This record gives sequence, structure tokens and C-alpha cells, in this order.
Amino acid sequence: MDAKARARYEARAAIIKAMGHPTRLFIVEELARGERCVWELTEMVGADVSTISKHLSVLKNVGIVQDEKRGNQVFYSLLVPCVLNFFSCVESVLQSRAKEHAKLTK
Amino acid sequence: MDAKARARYEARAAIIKAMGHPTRLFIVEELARGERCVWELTEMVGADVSTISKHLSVLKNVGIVQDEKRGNQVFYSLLVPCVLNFFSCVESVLQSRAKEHAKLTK
DNA sequence: TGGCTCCTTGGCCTAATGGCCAAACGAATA
DNA sequence: TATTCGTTTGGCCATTAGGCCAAGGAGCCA
Repeated sequence: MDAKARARYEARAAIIKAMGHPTRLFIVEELARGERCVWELTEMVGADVSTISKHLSVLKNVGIVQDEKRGNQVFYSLLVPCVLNFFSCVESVLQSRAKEHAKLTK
Repeated sequence: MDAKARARYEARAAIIKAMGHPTRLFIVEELARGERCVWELTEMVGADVSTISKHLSVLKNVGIVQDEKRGNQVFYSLLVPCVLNFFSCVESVLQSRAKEHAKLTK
């Protein structure tokens, strides 16, 4: 792997890494239903506002979500909905793991 | 989010997180072409064998790859090929980001 | 058995991550 | 202008992650 290839993989990994956190996964799934402001998400998750704000900025920095300030509040929305496809594949992994487990304990 | 929901998101996030590393991304893509043994991957990546071995065990632990010992060597192969779908979505994110960037610098 | 090769594990260090609190900041409102 | 509300940022701390090196198996083959 040369430096160029490595850089390409790093750019990709950064995006996937942004999805690799339970809270951010929840946020993405919630934003798929429609835009939400920070405190709405904060309430749903049950963490500190600052924590949620940081999670949102991670997602924003890699380009998965976008924000829009309206009056007092900031509304976040999903910019690239195809990340939702991750979920179905993740379920396949979990299922295949369950099957494997069943085989071992048979 | 209650404890049950949180656990579900954590299980999902663990799988995605396993994909969120440049070297592991490379490994997965390489395994998509066919099984590889550890030193083959080590050579391609250009890191320490122990490093590659650890990356492989991360992928194995979440159930993305499987290993098979044959004689002296251990062959790894892709267990759940749908993770390759991640790549196309990641490219969309990168493209949408590039477009966004072009708009801003116009 | 002894030595070789291939791989994994443990140890250690450094860097990055995630959480909360407190402080700052911008917009609306009094 | 002062205050309040919604959000972001900085600081701090604890935990995790990722890298290499060294040591420890597990198979082969002499």
C-alpha cells in the first residue's frame, strides 16, 4: 500500500468510523425520519447536550448530516441516506453470527 | 433509549466500528477477491505481522471474516460479503462532500 | 528431538475517543 | 441593554485503540 492508497482508505475509514458509535447510529436512524434539533435528540438519548452536539459535529464533519440554523435552534438532517443500508448488512452479520453460535452449541 | 435498545445499538456499532479502520478496510476488500493467509496480507499492507493478526481478530470477533488453519498457515476469508456495499455508499458521501465543497468555493 | 516457519498473545507506549461540567456565544425576547 | 434559551467549545479525566517488539505456541520437516 503506497501513501496514495493509504490516504484513500483513510478517507473511507473516517466515514465508516463516524457511524461506529451506538449514539451516532441512533441519531442517524432518527434523522432518517426527519430533521431534529439538538435538544430533541438529547432528550431521546438521555446524555448531556454537549455530548450530543459533539456526536453531531462528528457526523457533520464527514458529511453524513447537515445542519441548518433557524431562529434559536439548529436542525440536523440526513444528507446521505444510503448510510441506512449499513443497517441491513449489520443485521446479516448478526444473523450469521447467531447461526454460527447455534452450530457450535448443537 | 433504554438499556435494551442501547445494547442493540452497541452490537451494531461494534460491527461497523470493526470496518472503520483503513487497514481493515483494505483487508476486507482484498478478501473479497478470495482467501488470503496472514503473511500475504502482511506483505501487502506493510505492517508488523502482529498488527495484521490483531486486525484480523477484530474482524473475526464481530463475525465479518472466518479463519481456517491448513497445515502451517491460517487462511482468512470473507464471511459476510454484503459489507462490500459499504464502499459504494462511502463513495456517495465523498462525492456529495466534493459537490458541497465546489459549491462553497464557487 | 530440534529447528524452522507461521501465527497469536502479552507488554508497553502513545494517541485518540467519549463523557461530563463549565464557560462562551448567538439569537430572540423582555 | 439585560436575560434567557439553545447550542457549541474548551478543559479535564478515564478508557480504548493501534502500533511495534518480544515471547509463546502449533505444525511441518530434517
